[in-house]
Amino acid sequence: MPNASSTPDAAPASPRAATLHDVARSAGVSLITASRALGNPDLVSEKTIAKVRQAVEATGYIPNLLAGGLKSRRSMTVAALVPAISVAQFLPTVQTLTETLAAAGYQLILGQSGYDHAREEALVNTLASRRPDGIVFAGLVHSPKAREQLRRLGTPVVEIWDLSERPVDMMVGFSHLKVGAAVAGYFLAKGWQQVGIATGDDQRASVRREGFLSVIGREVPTVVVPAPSSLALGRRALGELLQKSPGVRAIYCSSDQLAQGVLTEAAVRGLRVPQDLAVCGFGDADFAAHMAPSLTTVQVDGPAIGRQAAELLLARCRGETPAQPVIDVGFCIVERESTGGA
Amino acid sequence: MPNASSTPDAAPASPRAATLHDVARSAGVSLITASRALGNPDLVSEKTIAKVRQAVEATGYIPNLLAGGLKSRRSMTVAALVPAISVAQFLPTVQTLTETLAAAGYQLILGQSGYDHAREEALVNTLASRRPDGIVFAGLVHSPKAREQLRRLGTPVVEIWDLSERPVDMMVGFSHLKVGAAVAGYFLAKGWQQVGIATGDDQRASVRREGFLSVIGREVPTVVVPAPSSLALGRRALGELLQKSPGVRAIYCSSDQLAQGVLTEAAVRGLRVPQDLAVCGFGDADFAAHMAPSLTTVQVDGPAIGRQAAELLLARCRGETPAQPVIDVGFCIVERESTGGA
DNA sequence: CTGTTAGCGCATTCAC
DNA sequence: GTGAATGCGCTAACAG
Repeated sequence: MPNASSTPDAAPASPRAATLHDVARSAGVSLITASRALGNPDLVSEKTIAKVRQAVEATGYIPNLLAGGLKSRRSMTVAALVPAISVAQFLPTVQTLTETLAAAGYQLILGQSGYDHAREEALVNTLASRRPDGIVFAGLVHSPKAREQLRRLGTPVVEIWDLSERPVDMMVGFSHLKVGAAVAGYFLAKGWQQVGIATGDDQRASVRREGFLSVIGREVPTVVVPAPSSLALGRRALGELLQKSPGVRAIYCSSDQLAQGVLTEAAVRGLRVPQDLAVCGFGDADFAAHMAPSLTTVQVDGPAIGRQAAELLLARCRGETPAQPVIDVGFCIVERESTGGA
Repeated sequence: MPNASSTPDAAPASPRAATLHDVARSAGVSLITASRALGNPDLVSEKTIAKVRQAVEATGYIPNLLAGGLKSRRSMTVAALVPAISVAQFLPTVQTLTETLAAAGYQLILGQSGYDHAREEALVNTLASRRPDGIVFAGLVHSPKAREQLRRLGTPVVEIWDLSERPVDMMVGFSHLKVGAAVAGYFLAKGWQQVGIATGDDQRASVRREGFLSVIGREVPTVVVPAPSSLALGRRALGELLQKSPGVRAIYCSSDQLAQGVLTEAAVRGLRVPQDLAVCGFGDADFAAHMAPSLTTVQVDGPAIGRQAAELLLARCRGETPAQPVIDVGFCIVERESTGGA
């Protein structure tokens, strides 16, 4: 053991972090020249830049973006609000969002909104106090007061993973109503009349259910489970659905996690998929294509949503006005073994 | 359609956001009194507070934490670095971390480190430029230069999900070496000699493998798959493992996702679990307990890691010196059906 | 190409 | 209890 665990090796510890002032002095130039050498190199001679670079090394200078942002009014941050970080659904989107923004020098501030509309207002305030250059909202902003606040801020806002007639500002998503309708149409085309639904109790899942019902044309046996949905809840849901409707032939699940649970429970009960029971999920999670049987599901391009949301924001930050402030990324049904596909 | 999609309803749009100055004027008090009424109400009379509160409402004032932090040297942010947001492993930890910090008024800034040690340095710089009040690092900081930089910053740092003899500052984690050893011991106790490993190619998984080997006392057939691991990779891994070692009796997987794939592939091949093949995962993901057969796995208390990391940081921010800067949260093997458990 | 001057919005000294 | 001055670290205007 080369070192006691509580005593880190030599740590000179900064009495005070170096400022741009220190760099300028060390380089023998003025403060603003140092600033430009780092931020606007085009305006400074090669030689000066080299001197400043050296001074940065020597002093161990790390810029203070808080101070810079105060004057320039650009914090170089974007705030993102998701219902909960552990909702797997949004992960690829958040990942791509983070990467695309990072490539442009922007950092993500993460907030959890819960599924509680009442908290939206407080959250908007909390985030706004960081003066982000953009705000990404997973889902629609429902609270009228929050919507009003967001507009007053003048900060670019992108609502994602949904569409509506009244965006706060910009939008990248798809129609959940159409998703439900499409799945119902797909079931009917297969000739399955005895259909059922296993759904999480969140807003968007409910809209998908509505779309489903609108095509079926009547109520259908439904089991609602609390968010976040999971394999365990899917197993329970199938059990309850079979009680309500023993002859159910095809089930639409509001997430692939639920669908995975339904398939698991079906296997345990000796139901053959798709001969006895067909199942369709939502989200095309990474496991969907590789389960046995593989899972038919609604595929949404999560990374594309993240990338396009980032690009809309970045365009706005550059002062541009995007031609298309509302983008429908669409969706498609990927047919696999759980509904008799390849 | 009550409103064209590109024309949001009435938006007065702020010419400039209200500042504390505006609030003070509107309330008929001085700037500093307004500041205190909001931040240190104890120092101000009830009546004044009421006036200021009203002025805040009237002006729509939202504090600018960037400006406040510049002077007070507290940004009220914590930076968190994870290899990738989509690594399910860290999600419960990040979630709890976010919540615990939010409850104390701190916001999380999220960064992705990738699995690339070379990038650590650049990342530390990027983060440090936001002047966070604390930094959470998923995994150990390996690059010596990054370690040195972190120390110089003087910012509290917590390395999580691992333990070592030489923390940069504080630590909350467990021994991956011991995890591997424990699983190997468990397999041997069951009498399984023909063992194999399916592992992701990340640092911590490799250490667990080392621990496993140290107890087994010899090399064992191993399949390494690229991170991030998934069900699909688990299926492939079992195929390859069966080629290398047709008689393999028990497999240790570096994640539950991989294990799920191994179980799927085993079912497809008609292998009975646990009679023909036993499987142990790592992480106790939410699905592990509910699969059929249920998955034996190594359970780690992810939320506890997040909570304790947050508390260490918050204590430091209050100026306290935690008695225990290195916390071992331990782990345990949860025996389920995939190894013959209940 | 470089420098001087003035703040960004707030909180920390001090005074009263 | 309240207030006036001062500056956190940096950058946007203008000048030279």
